[in-house]
Amino acid sequence: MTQATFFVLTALADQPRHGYGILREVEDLSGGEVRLRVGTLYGVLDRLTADALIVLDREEVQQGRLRRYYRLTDDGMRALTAEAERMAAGASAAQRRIAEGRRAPERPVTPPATGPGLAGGLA
Amino acid sequence: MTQATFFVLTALADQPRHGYGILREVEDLSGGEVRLRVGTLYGVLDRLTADALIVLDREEVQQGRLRRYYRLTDDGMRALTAEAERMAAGASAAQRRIAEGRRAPERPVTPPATGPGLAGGLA
DNA sequence: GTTGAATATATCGGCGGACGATATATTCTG
DNA sequence: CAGAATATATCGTCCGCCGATATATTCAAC
Repeated sequence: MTQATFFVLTALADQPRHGYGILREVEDLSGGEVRLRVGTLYGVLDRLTADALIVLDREEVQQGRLRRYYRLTDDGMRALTAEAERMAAGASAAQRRIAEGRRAPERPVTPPATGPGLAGGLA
Repeated sequence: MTQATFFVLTALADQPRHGYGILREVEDLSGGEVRLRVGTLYGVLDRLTADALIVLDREEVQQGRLRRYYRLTDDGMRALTAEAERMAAGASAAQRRIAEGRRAPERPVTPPATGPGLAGGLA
């Protein structure tokens, strides 16, 4: 799942929203870091609809402007949940490894075999 | 940053590895879920090298087979750290919103205006 | 009263990145 | 001797993101 797709699903996770509302919501919940372009948005919306992860909830005409509201399906909610878990797992895996890498020169507790050959290196 | 790029950086976070080793390491640390194709790998490696997030650490000939080891640069470490933070933030934002959406019908503590219209629910 | 920003939709072409296929070479196992 | 595993590399295709562009309405400014 791409970043754009993930953020669109996230924006729809709590309530149905219309396209432009998703744009602002994504910008908001990412702390202003992620700004979806309209071209990206409607592509994502079409693909998610085709995959049945979202559906058209309703259409409203607010002050002469059409608002097309989309809503997560059960599949969409499941997909988002799974993706969030995968991301969390990936993030902590990375953070763990970063910590391990930094610790390397300390030679903590368990030497692999018995130290002597290591001097030669790549040999 | 793409998924493939993120996992390559993560695989290199604790120690230098060669291409094929990265392939197995990524599969390993993702619990078998992510399998990089060689076409993807070398593309990523070239791009990361061009961006100076990794460098060629050394070349070894092990049993007649060339091994080309790559290593994270300081920039690469910073980029990975930042990306991991962004992913963790994104994941918890999604999980928070999922919880909010699910909690909606419970009407917890603070009603927005005064509750009467809510009975309609999702209608 | 017209101009410009915000709101709201939609399409299209370019470009970059992931992937599948393919190729080469060595070592190990059967 | 054949096939799997190890290890490198390239190429074409397809898909997704982005920038540009278009249309239409409302509201604030001048």
